[in-house]
Amino acid sequence: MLDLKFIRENPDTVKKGIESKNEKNRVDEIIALDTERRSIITKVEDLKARKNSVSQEVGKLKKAGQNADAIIAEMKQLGDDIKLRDDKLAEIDSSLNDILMWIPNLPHESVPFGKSSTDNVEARNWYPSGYEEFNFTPQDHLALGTKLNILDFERGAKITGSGFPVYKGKGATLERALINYMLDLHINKHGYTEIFPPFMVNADSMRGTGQLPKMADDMYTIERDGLYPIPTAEVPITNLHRNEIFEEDQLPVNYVGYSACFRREAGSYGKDSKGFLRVHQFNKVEMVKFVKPENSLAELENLVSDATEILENLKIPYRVLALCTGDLSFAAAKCYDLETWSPAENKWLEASSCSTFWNFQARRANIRFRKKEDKKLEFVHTLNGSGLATSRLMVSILENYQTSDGHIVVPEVLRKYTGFELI
RNA sequence: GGAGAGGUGGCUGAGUGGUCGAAGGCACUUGUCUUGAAAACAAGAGACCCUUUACGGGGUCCGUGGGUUCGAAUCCCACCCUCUCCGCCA
Repeated sequence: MLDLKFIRENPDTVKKGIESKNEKNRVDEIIALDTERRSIITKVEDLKARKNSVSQEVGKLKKAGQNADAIIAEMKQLGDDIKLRDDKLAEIDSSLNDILMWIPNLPHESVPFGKSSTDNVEARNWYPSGYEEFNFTPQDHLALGTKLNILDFERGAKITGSGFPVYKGKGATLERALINYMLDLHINKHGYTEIFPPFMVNADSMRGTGQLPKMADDMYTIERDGLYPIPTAEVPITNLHRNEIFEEDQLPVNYVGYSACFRREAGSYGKDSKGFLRVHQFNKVEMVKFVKPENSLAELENLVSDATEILENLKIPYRVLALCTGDLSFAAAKCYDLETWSPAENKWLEASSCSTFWNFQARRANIRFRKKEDKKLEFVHTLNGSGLATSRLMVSILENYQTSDGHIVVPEVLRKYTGFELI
């Protein structure tokens, strides 16, 4: 959520920022409502001040045994007047809030301007030393997984629906190994605290991180209980501190957590939908940071480096993309995507997204910290990054580690978790 | 699912219609005292919003949302959450 005062004082900056994200700017509408709102507030608070002081007089008069009927009658009318104006105010507040909840975060000034994903900027890429292309035609992950009997998309579709993969045998073990390896690295080497969150959250949490209201169609819902299966562990973990206040020296707080992720992927059938490329349930290890504003950008770089270390240890080629304004998500101020190489698809696949949300989520979720120097409260900055999503990573592992006879060599760092070296 | 108890400021805890943003205690900040610290004493200290160049002024907030009243932390209604017991259960 953007600061209403900031919008009021910098309407042009806000308009420009919103439009660079290809979103409709409703700034003029906001300002009109805000102006009306403030004029009502001024008036109604005047009336309330009068009501408060006169009501106290009534108390005194009654105590003194005097008659207050005339004033009481007048106050009754004043009360009705206040109620009318308060109702109007509540109406305006609610429409104003509705609009504000739909206003995206502004891109940071360092974000490259662009219309769509084709305008993203490749910051760097990485290949393991001695990397060579296959001297045979590589099979894709779906063919490999099916033949080796480690993935079963068909039965997943039977028991649940399409896009709900089943991992089997060594495939299941490999998946588990990957998750454990990533968690252990972030916990033991990078100093994150592990969180194992609930996989369902309430609507307040979804609003706090910005999934609601805009992404409602992309989420599963459990209407009867008012709950939502999480699309990412970002939601429960960031909301852990909703409506809370940190002391300055507690920051930064770094969490890492595994969760299954549930996404409806509405309207995306047909494109990239083969195998793991687009699924409704997948596994992800997510890093979440709560930091002081001045450290936001540096911490974003840390997030990227913590995530890419996994890929380098797995020896998988990757590239880092700086997302352009037009490709930035609703809540993000700045974002890097990490893409891993798929030799069979012959393209890069998004395996991680590392973002700073500036104070956008912190405002929505009301997460603040008390500054040491002047004891004032200020919103924290929140960041998160996948470290990483296993589905896309699994594609890259299977395809990059395949042998000419259709087997999979287990990446070295995972072997102590799998207990086997070959699938 | 059934029965009961309860939700008050950073914590604890009083308050059952009027001057209560809310006693007392703990913790906190500042000052006095002290070589320093502790203790003691004194003072101060909440969040959000509106308004003001500023000093300041005003409003809202006692789980949430409604209602009654001139006036609600206090009365009424609905909901949410926590705890205890019973039932069921991975």
